[in-house]
Amino acid sequence: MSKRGYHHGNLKQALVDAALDLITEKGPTGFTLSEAAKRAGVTPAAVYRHFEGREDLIAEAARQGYQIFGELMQFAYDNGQPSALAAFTSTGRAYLAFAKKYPGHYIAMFESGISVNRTPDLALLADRSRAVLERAASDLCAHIPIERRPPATMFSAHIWAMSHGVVELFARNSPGMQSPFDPEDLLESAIGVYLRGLGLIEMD
Amino acid sequence: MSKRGYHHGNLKQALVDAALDLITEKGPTGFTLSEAAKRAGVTPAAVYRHFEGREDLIAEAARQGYQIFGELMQFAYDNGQPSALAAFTSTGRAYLAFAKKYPGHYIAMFESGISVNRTPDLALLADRSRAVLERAASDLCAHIPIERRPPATMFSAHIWAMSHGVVELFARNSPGMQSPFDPEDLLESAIGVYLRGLGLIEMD
DNA sequence: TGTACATCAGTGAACGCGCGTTCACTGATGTAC
DNA sequence: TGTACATCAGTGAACGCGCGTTCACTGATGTAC
Repeated sequence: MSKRGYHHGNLKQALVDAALDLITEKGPTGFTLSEAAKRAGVTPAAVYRHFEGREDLIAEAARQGYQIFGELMQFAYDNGQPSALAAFTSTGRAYLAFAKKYPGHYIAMFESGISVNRTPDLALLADRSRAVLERAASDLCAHIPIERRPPATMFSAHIWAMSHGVVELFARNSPGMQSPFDPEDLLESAIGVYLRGLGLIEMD
Repeated sequence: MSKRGYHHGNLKQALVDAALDLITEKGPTGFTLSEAAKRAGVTPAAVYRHFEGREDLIAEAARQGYQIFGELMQFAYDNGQPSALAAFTSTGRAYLAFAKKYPGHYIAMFESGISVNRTPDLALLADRSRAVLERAASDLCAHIPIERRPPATMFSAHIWAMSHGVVELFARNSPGMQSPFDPEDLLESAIGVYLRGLGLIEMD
């Protein structure tokens, strides 16, 4: 695959990977174009053959993140079908799993400050992944008597906020904020309580 | 108060305020010691009369944030007493209110990457504010039959995560992630559902 | 198969910039007598 | 009240650094004939 001569062979992806590693290690602040180039074994100037600049490189990392994220969410959703409940909880777990397995992507997506509307491509992918969770929420809503059924988008926003909060506060080694619970349990139990509150699972 | 001569009079606080403004405007990344000094009308070198350096200045901003935060939370808690439920929901609202009213402090506290264990002073204040929420949760727990009562720390962690998630995703003008709901409603309704799930308020 | 040439994907030197930090300094303030 | 002196809180020049970006270049690759 890698020719390893004067021509790199796959520099573009190598740069994205280096960027992801750097972001994972040092946060979005710590990432510099120059160091990403160095890690890929290349001069900083070479980056400009593949990206417009620093921002563009981060945006590509985020794009790939949304791609993977969307696929994982979709897979989890499909996997829980035909049970609306199983599909939903599976999707919730996928959220956390993604954040843990792809921290660089996660940070590029949610903490780097790049806007999801930077390119239509990015916006589309972001929307697609959000749609999966919304779909799962919507399916579940159908099981709630219509007179006290919440809007699916609100339901979905609640879960997204919950998941994001758990990731930020407890899944990353946040500034001294670790709790005695592990993130999976925390999210699982929170969602459990929430679903009970909607009358979607039994009060035991 | 401000003498406005060669001697500033209240430079230390002026620097903190400038830092907070900068952080609010440009995020923790955008903050530079030099620009904070400039805004305070002073040479960068003057900063070193009052702080050990850049990090130390951010830490002081965070410290003041935790101070205010703790007081607001405590006030909200007291205000809801003697009803455990009122105290709790009041505390939850105070969280969001703080994030909106003091965005610079909030960012310095939770997004700047400075550790809460940087100084004992900071750790104490952070712990104190966390204790308020935990106390509110604990009070409420007492109303739950013991056999299905969750640990108060977990309960509290759920609410903290929820609140933080709402702030990060929907209260700040996050990268294109705005929802059709406003943050207050979102948090209020989420907590409502959650409390129903715990059997703390009636299923209507 | 061999040669000429176009295109591609890198190099390396240079740039201007703002950063955090240091240093010797000096003007302003407070205090002792 | 006035003077001498210590201390405090700033200045301004300088530093070394790494950054993002540009540019003319060149080595490697692909293609036409």
